[in-house]
Amino acid sequence: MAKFQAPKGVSEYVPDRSSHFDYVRSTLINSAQVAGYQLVELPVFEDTELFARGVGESTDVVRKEMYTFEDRGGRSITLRPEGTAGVMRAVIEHNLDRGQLPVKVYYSGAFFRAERPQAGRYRQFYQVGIEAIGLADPRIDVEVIAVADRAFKELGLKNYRLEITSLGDSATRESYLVELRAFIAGIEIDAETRERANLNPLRLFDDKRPEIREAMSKAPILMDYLTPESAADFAKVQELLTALNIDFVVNNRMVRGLDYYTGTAFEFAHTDLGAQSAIGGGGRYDGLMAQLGGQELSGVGFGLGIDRILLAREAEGLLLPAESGLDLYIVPLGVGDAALLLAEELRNRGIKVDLAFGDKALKGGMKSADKSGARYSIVLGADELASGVVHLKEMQTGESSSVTLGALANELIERISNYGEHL
RNA sequence: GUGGUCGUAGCUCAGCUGGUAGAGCACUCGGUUGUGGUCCGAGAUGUCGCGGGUUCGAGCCCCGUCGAUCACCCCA
Repeated sequence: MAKFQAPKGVSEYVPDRSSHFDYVRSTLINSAQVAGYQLVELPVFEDTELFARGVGESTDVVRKEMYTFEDRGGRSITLRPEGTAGVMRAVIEHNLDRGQLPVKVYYSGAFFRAERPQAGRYRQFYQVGIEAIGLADPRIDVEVIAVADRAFKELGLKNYRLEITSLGDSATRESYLVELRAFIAGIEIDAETRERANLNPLRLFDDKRPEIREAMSKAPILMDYLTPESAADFAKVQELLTALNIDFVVNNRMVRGLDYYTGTAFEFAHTDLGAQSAIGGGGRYDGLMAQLGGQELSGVGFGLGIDRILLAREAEGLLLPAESGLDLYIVPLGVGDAALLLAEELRNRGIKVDLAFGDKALKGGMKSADKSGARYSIVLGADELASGVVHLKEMQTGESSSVTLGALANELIERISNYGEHL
């Protein structure tokens, strides 16, 4: 029989890598939680129309990357390609925007895009994101950026940079796009590129081909068209980022892939990742709520790619061997039942315990204890059960001391807490 | 979706101009009475990604396919 394989392009994590994945995810989530963001756990599939309208019909995501299918009731369903649209839907549906503003939520989970896979770009991938809805204030833009930056710093990342820009309000963008389209009409580009430009002229700023870059170097810049209000907001963002010691560069030709962005937009790019360098991105989306049938509320948020952050940490040599965190390993000699009962008793007291199963010789059992990474080990055999005394051995030093079985739990708990204080 | 590279034991890889597979690490057991990490010895493990073809004979050549990877489009 042919072996089953995971579907093409999905990312999945098994030991020992899974522990690194878990660490990245929990660090990102923690950074959101300390800033007062609360969990939303949302479905991975939604009405197709939600993404078509929310993400934007002109985007590649909607045009060719969505996993769309018909469910048994004939509804068109799509696996979520990003998080913001679903959050907006939930906020509107559950009237979260009727209370105190801003609504601050975070989410974490799998997302789906039907692209040609490569390292750092998967068909099922993982993101942690936050959204702050209902406050049009550059300070909240900065808070959102700071949540991401704090997480990256906690994760030990150094080789990344924050790029920011302002996309202006929708009126500004409209008038600017007229200018840009006029400019593009006057340069020489191939038919396919022109078609892309017709869909979204901003895309040409992102093109990697030198001749296109050269042609676009003389293009009008959106930043020059900002209203005084937008310009002031953008200046405030920069001022506060500086005050927070968050390094950034202004990239006035940055393009975001989703249509809903307005005002502040940002991207975190890692320098050691090749073409898939963005480890996170986000910005302000002031028209989105209304566009999805909610009230006129502004919003700002980001999505951070767990898979790519993990690759970035790996590239920076930050993936140290995982520690098991085990406190005790039990090596049974012919008394498997008693060993399991003891292990469970200790586990119920909150001690992290593993044990050898099956008939192992003492030497093999001790090898297992060694490999388990546990701080202590005991051998449990007929002698110990008869005398009620075990030798508690500290694996690193090799020292052992006699402890009665009855006192073992308390002894371990005391040693563990002392150990913690000396760290 | 377009183009390039790659696919050999659990992992990292070797395999000369085609003659039916190897190393290191890891794993299991042992080095005589109940204590691991070093050392020594022994052992198990692969339909050489999958399917066709050429050939007396293919891991090595050809075609297809699946997957990974790199770049593009695009993006987390």
